[in-house]
Amino acid sequence: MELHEPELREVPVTAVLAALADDVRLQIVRALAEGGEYACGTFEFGVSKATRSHHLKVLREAGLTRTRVAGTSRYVRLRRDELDRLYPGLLHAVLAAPDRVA
Amino acid sequence: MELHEPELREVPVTAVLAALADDVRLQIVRALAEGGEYACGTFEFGVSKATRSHHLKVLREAGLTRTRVAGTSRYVRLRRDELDRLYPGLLHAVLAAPDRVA
DNA sequence: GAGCTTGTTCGATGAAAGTCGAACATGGGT
DNA sequence: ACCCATGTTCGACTTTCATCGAACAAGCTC
Repeated sequence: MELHEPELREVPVTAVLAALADDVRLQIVRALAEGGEYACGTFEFGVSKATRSHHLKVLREAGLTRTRVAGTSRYVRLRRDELDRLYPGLLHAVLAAPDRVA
Repeated sequence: MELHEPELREVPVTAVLAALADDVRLQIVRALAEGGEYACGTFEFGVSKATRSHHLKVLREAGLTRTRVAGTSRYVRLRRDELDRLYPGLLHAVLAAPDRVA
């Protein structure tokens, strides 16, 4: 299984922003920001596992997360250091943003 | 002419991010970040004026810009102070991000 | 007022994105 | 070996979005 995890420098800013511009993915990122690694199944945000898998792929290919394979599970974590280095302030600003339900 | 300019607090973060997650709009924001006010017609980024008008509307309704009407022209400016207050670091991070063409 | 300029709005169109169920792949566990 | 659990991939469907030309609105200038 090839896990495509791009260099952050090769990802257009707009792709990073687009990855964050979705409710489900933002919830995932918020959860990831809390701690270390989470199994994919951890994220139950009212979507099917197909959809969840899709969102995790988007995050991964936008350079936001890294995935470690262990058995049948995959463990996901935020690439926070790299993100902070390349986009200082961005992650903090997004995470600190108030939760708006609409 | 009613110009819909929402309170920044009422705009979901995802809407702000989505507004920034487009090449044309990001170019507009970068241009606006340079100086003060610009007439809409200033922005020639290879799109028709209908499309330009659309993007400016998206930015305005995401709370990113303010528009002043003067005759047949409209002058647009970034709501930088408000943005920095509500999302400290976000604008800087986005503007400082390297221009990636591919 | 006629004409020009500036900008918005109205369809229409084509592409991208979110969502799902079902099928598939893979690796335990018993 | 068989089953189960975890995820991914594959269509298919729907919604959203970027884009355009054309029509419209409003104001300036002569």
